[in-house]
Amino acid sequence: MVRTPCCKEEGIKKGAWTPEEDQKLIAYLQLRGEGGWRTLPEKAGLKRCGKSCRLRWANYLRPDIKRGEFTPEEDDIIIKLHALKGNKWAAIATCLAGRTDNEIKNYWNTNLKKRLKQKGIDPVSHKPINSTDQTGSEPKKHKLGSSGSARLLNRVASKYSVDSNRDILTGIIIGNSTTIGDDSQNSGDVDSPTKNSTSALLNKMAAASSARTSILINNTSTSPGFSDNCSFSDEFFSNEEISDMYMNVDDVGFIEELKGILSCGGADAGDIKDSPEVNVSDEMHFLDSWNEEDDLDLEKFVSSLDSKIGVFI
DNA sequence: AAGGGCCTCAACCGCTATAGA
DNA sequence: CTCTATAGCGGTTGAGGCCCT
Repeated sequence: MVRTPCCKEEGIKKGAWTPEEDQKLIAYLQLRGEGGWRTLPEKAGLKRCGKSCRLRWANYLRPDIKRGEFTPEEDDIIIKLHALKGNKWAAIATCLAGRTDNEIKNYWNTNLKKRLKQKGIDPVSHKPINSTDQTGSEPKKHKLGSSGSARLLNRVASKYSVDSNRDILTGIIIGNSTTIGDDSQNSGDVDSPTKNSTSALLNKMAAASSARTSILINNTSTSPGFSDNCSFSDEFFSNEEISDMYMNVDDVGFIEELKGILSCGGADAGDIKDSPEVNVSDEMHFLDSWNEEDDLDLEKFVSSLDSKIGVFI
């Protein structure tokens, strides 16, 4: 793409802003409102490029910006959202009133990342460092208290939140509507006739994950699925959360489909805590075989999962 | 007091996405 | 449909302050 460089013109000032420049920018924006950044500097009497003006306003001068130290609650939210979304600073910032993406990014890089490392937690995967070593294998634990469907959902989510396919999953989780089957990143095999059902599964899982995000944000201090040290626990979704998901999703048809996916053998969503475990040994065997894979490849996993759709769901 | 290293964070850079002509 | 301008994003840089020797 051919672009006109925005800051290469002669006479354009760079570097730290002076109080006088700030005043000019504030005065202009209070009068005219935001927008028209390209022509703003000339109109406002500033020798800056429009982009610089926009950033100065967005990151520093905007009246709704909250300044000062981050609270422990904000720390908690950032860590949890980072675990879900990765380095999507703008997306994280939308959940923290008055904080900018730049501020959160800086705070993460200078404080939170170090703090997690000191606690022995990998700031990328949000797993204990000694569990993300060279082997890439995860400890095998089978939570007997989970329903089979919840476990399947949890383990798929857990698996793909930490490896090279993280972007695909987190992209879906944060609400991008791109489907797995449509995603051009997923090799040239998009025409596979078996892809659609798995895509539907993963998309529904992702929609459920979006519902979970709202639960997380609204209830950060007690959100299950995360341990106290802010790393992911073995399970992303508790049965209680999955029940909550049904109450957070508007589309009745979707809820019915989601129930089918999560209920593992036909248990009612409302009764999911007591749902019987059906096909659990097959499912566990299938997932364990994937846990032993060194190369975690989503495309490969999807193909395998597809063949099991009728078995597990 | 000096100066070297480290840390923080505002600002910049390069890129993609999107809207509109 | 193509091209261009603009907005927005994430990664990186560097000035200035702080701390330690």
